[in-house]
Amino acid sequence: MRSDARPAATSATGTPKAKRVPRAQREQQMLDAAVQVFSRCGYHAASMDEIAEASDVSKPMLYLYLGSKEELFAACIRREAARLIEAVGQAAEPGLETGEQLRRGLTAFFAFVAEHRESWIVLYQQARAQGEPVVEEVAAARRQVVDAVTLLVRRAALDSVPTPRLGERPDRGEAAAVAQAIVGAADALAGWVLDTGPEPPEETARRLMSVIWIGLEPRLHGARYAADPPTPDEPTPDESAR
Amino acid sequence: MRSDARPAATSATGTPKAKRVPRAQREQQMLDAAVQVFSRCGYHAASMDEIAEASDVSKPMLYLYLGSKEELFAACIRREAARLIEAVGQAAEPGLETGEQLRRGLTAFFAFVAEHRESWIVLYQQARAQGEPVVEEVAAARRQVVDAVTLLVRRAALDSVPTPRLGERPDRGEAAAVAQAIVGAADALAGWVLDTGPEPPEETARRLMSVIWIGLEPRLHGARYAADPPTPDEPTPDESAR
Amino acid sequence: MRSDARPAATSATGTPKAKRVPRAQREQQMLDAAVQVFSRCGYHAASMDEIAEASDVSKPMLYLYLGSKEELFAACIRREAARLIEAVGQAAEPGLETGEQLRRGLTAFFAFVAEHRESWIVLYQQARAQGEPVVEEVAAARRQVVDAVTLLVRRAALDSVPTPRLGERPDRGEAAAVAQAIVGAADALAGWVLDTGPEPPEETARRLMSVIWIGLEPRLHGARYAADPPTPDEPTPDESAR
Amino acid sequence: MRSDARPAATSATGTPKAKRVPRAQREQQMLDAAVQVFSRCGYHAASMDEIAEASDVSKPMLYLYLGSKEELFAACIRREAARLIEAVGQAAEPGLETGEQLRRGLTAFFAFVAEHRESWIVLYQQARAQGEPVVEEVAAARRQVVDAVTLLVRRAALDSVPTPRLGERPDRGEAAAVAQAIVGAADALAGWVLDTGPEPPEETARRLMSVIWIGLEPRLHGARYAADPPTPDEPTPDESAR
DNA sequence: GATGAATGAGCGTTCATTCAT
DNA sequence: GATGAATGAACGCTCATTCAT
Repeated sequence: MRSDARPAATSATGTPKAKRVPRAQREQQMLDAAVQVFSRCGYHAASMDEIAEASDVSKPMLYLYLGSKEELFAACIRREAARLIEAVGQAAEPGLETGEQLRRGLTAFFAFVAEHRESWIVLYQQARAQGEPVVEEVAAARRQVVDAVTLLVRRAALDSVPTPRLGERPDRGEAAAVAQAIVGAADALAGWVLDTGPEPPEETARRLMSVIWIGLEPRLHGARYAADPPTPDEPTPDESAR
Repeated sequence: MRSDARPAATSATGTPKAKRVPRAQREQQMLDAAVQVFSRCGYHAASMDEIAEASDVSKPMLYLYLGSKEELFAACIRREAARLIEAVGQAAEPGLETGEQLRRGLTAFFAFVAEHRESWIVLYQQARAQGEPVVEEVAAARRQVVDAVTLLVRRAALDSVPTPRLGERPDRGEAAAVAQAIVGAADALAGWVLDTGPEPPEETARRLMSVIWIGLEPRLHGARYAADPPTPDEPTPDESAR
Repeated sequence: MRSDARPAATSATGTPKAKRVPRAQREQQMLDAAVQVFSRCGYHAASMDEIAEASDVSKPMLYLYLGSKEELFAACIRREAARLIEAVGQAAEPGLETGEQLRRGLTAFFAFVAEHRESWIVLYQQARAQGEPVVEEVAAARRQVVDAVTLLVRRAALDSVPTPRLGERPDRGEAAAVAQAIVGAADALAGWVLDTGPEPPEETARRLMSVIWIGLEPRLHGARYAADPPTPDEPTPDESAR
Repeated sequence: MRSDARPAATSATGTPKAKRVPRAQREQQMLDAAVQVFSRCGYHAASMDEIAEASDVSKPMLYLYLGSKEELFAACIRREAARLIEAVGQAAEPGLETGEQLRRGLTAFFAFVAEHRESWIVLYQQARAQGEPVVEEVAAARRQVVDAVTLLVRRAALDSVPTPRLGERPDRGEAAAVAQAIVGAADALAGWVLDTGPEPPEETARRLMSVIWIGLEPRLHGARYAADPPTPDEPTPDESAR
């Protein structure tokens, strides 16, 4: 149960009990362990004892370096959120065509989730059920992503998506709604893949793009979903499908 | 609400305290309070003391009727999930056209979330951060919804969406992915509306339909999102996969 | 070690494990034990576990009834200070002649200390080394005593002790100084008796009165201690001795 | 203070940090810091970390030189008690007249307290709330002072204060009681001056002498405080003893 | 049926103390 | 000689849970 087969990638010392490790490294060690435990048990059910043991350090070290359980959790959230955003941002090069940018971002996202299962679980499932200080941290990270997607959507739409009406909150426009839907769908698919077994991230990204992008483009040319066919003065969506 | 006809043998006390309430009603009272408290504090941070006080019953009653904190939480989840599914199922009458069925289901969903804010928060945010027994409960409810949507998608697609290949897990087909995306998008929009202020559920449903349904129908006639073929000067996605 | 021979004076139930005791009684039980432990170990060294065990209740009860370690300590201080002041105040009937009033007060004080050894130790030794909230409590009690003595001194002095000069702080007058000295001397004698073995409180009071009162009366007729005999215009104390 | 003559073999580092300080000096440094911290926080609340930091040495040094927290505290007590006794003893030159000797000792005492506020607080307030080993140290110092005062008192009394009866403990005689009262009164006045603002030590000493010495001298000629004889209409104290 | 009284168990946190360098 | 790194052991406090009335 203790310090299982982590292959000691960085410092290949053969010593079974790594002692006297410099601070920065120990901190990462602790964060690694904390993410593992938090993702498995959630914030409250995780005990500092367990995290300390998983980190292979004593509890006082944990407190000396990370301050408190809440700060430790926040540090996990911050690190993992930064990693996720970094990975996605890296992939979505600004020079690309809009759709391609989104597709690559999504691919990077699904790849990240597959590779960092625990990070994702902590961010998406555990961090949202906490008290204010932490939940705001993760909400901010999510907002950052949603805002980026909103920009993409708006850019893709050129001028065809109506500019927010005067006085309307900027986060309430149609583009924002679409971005929220996209991000939410991505979240759900990420969880779905985690549950049902792996598939190439490109495949998952394609699946999502097939739903949203094909649907997005017609809208950009004015298509709207109309509840009831009886309204004849609105063009049927079918017409604008390409 | 039901007047208890038992002769007031012991109720001759002048205390205005409502006593001798039938069990079923008491249970609902407790569940109501529990949902309130759980949604506000989360599972762990909520204390049985607080719930008992909010229920206006003593703690031993709570335990007598609901068994334990975990069972109480599960009961909350079960009741709220049932209510949600009931509401959505009610709205999506089987006789309707597929798209309309989905639209009405979504509308009912957004209406439910607006009206039962706490139920939704417990189901969507709190219940997912728990240990196995409870999380499975809510996962089952979600699966039920996703399956229904999957059926809709598949029906809408007629034959154009490829039937799951033989031996393929039924939850891995394209229709299932689309359903997951839809449900995830709906979740996200529900949270978005909760955060940014109310709007008519029909409007939110329309927003989502505009994204997914307009996109879905072309696919039903064979459209697929292809990353590169249209842009031959673009590198294959494989290269950028990480 | 547990629940030793406390003779169950109040409720002579023969049950060896007194259960289901009404709250008020339990609270006194806890305070009794806490005073014992605090007097033996001091505030910090005393552990709530130890106090709980000495009270013959579990720790949660301690917290439920008394709130926190600090509040518990404060409650001890308050109760014991009140008892002490009550005892002394009772003895020093206002109608008596001034000197007699003081003598009776001192007698009651020494009797109290002899009878409530622990209370006294907590008040005098332990409570003064704490952080602000508690130290102020005990300081206030002491001030109350000193003020009473100051009044006595001033009354005894009639007008012969100079009224505080204009603008002088009321607690800086000569009478206040004398009162402080008296109380300090009483404290010291109380400790001395505790250390060296009991003697009748009347005897200890007489000892102190012999020092201060005989000295006080000449002063009341103008005697002052002069450092150097060379000042011939001030009467030698000897003259005013009666 | 003693310059260490060892050749500066390793001290060739250009660091401005004061290194290679001789042991004796370092020790004083630590004691200084410790007294500061102990007087501010009390024994338990003071942490070795804080003391080490205030001493500008590392914690292992602290332990190497002073052994343990308790030993460190005891060392503080010892040093400060020695300083106090030295100061008082210096002032009370044996050649002087008895009263003058006492007056000068008291003056020195009040001067010391004013000048070494922290030392006094540690000795008088903090050290008394500890467990056995330390409390004995400070009790011994106090005993030394009391004994000196007892001698003074006895000397002043010539033969008029009855010599301890045969077999009586030497610390139980009337002279001892008087000495205790004097020291206790001095303690109280010291605290009083600390609380209410400074005044010349001579003034405080005069105040105390006015109370005790004027009263003492009549006693030396046989005066005793008698509770009732002078007032025949007053009940005997015995009756009111509780 | 209903509840005030009571607790076992465990968690977050800190501190005096000591290696290994 | 001097120190950053590390820990065993408690302590204050709380909570889900259950008697005894």
